[in-house]
Amino acid sequence: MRKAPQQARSREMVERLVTAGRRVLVERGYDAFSTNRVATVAGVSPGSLYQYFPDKAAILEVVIDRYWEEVADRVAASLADRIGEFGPGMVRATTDALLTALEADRELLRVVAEELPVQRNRERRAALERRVRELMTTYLAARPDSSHRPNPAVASWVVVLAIENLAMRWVLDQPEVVTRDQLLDEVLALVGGYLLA
Amino acid sequence: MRKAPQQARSREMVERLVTAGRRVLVERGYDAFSTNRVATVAGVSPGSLYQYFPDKAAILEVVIDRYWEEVADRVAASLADRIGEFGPGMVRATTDALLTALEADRELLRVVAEELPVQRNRERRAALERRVRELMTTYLAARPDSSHRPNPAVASWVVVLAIENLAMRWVLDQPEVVTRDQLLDEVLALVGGYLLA
DNA sequence: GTTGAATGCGAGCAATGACTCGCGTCACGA
DNA sequence: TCGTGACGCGAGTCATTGCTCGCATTCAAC
Repeated sequence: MRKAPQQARSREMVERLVTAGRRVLVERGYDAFSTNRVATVAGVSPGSLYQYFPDKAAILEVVIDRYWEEVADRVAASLADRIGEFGPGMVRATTDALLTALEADRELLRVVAEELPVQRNRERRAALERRVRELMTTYLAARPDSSHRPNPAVASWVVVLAIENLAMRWVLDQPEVVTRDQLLDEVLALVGGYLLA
Repeated sequence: MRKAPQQARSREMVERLVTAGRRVLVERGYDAFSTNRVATVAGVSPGSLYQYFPDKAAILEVVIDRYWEEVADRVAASLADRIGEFGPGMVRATTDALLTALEADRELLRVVAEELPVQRNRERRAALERRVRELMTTYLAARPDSSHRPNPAVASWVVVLAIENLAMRWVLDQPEVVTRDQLLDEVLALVGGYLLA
């Protein structure tokens, strides 16, 4: 941010800009995401945009950050609800929460995950992954039979990446062969069999 | 292709252009991939480029297609070597082949997988996935105990997507916690436990 | 050697888009 | 009421880039 909006009027404008950015991204795609267009859609002049955002990437970043924060919050909320209650139920609930979060705005997910250069998401997605991974690692390490083969750190890395991709592709591709419930069952079978190996 | 190069001279030029495209992509990134720059690096004029490629996307497509074809060929070769010999050994060998293929040009993989809009890869990657998935489905369906829970079609979908992401992220992120051999072991444990559940 | 097609060149067009700047307007404290 | 700084505007600048076109050069068949 180039400078912080002070009056209510300008704060509202920044809001309108971010919302417009999201809209442009969803409705017109990443290629059409130009500062001029975002400003126009927001009903604001290009010059005003640059009073609060240093460059084009800055608005995009805010839009993306907000999206992943939304997703992360939903997953975190589900995780927080079941603190202590680890085990299969938790895996299922977390995956379910992730699915729900991704389904909430499939259009934006499509743009963010498939049209945008992944690099732009890196940071945020990595943060989400790390969060879940660390939680899982500590749980695994605290298990009674923790000396077992799947090293906790490695196991969480594997499980988180596997589930992440399955959830994302399922939401984006909507494969006919597998229903939502089925997906949850399969995920459970996959990680269940693995962690107890 | 706008028209097919007939003389050796022009065929060579097309080659130089594609190679230059790959170089620009790797060394300067996707943002710098402009027709003029590709032509310059190839030591060719922009006009000549447009004699054989209808537009910018066309060269990019050739570069990307060649890359994924390379990967697919390596995986397919490994698969062909072990036809009939299904089971854990095959999973390990295939994953190994995929890893090797992805490691062969990590720089290009980074650009192709992280800088490029995923959409551009869709087709080719989907083709590779489908190929492996179908092979696996037929194997699973032919198993003696094929009436078991993991439905063949679903199971291959799950396994292929999980392995794909693990392999790709491992090559790109090179996580310290997990070595190459370890990765192979984990993948085996993951799908082994799942398929026999 | 001549000729016509294939090839290659590169200046330049047209469009786009990120970003600026000078000017007018508005809100708020004095 | 008035002055000052925050706010907002939008025409315009500058650089880039995808792509074309008219001309020069080379190749191969006769």
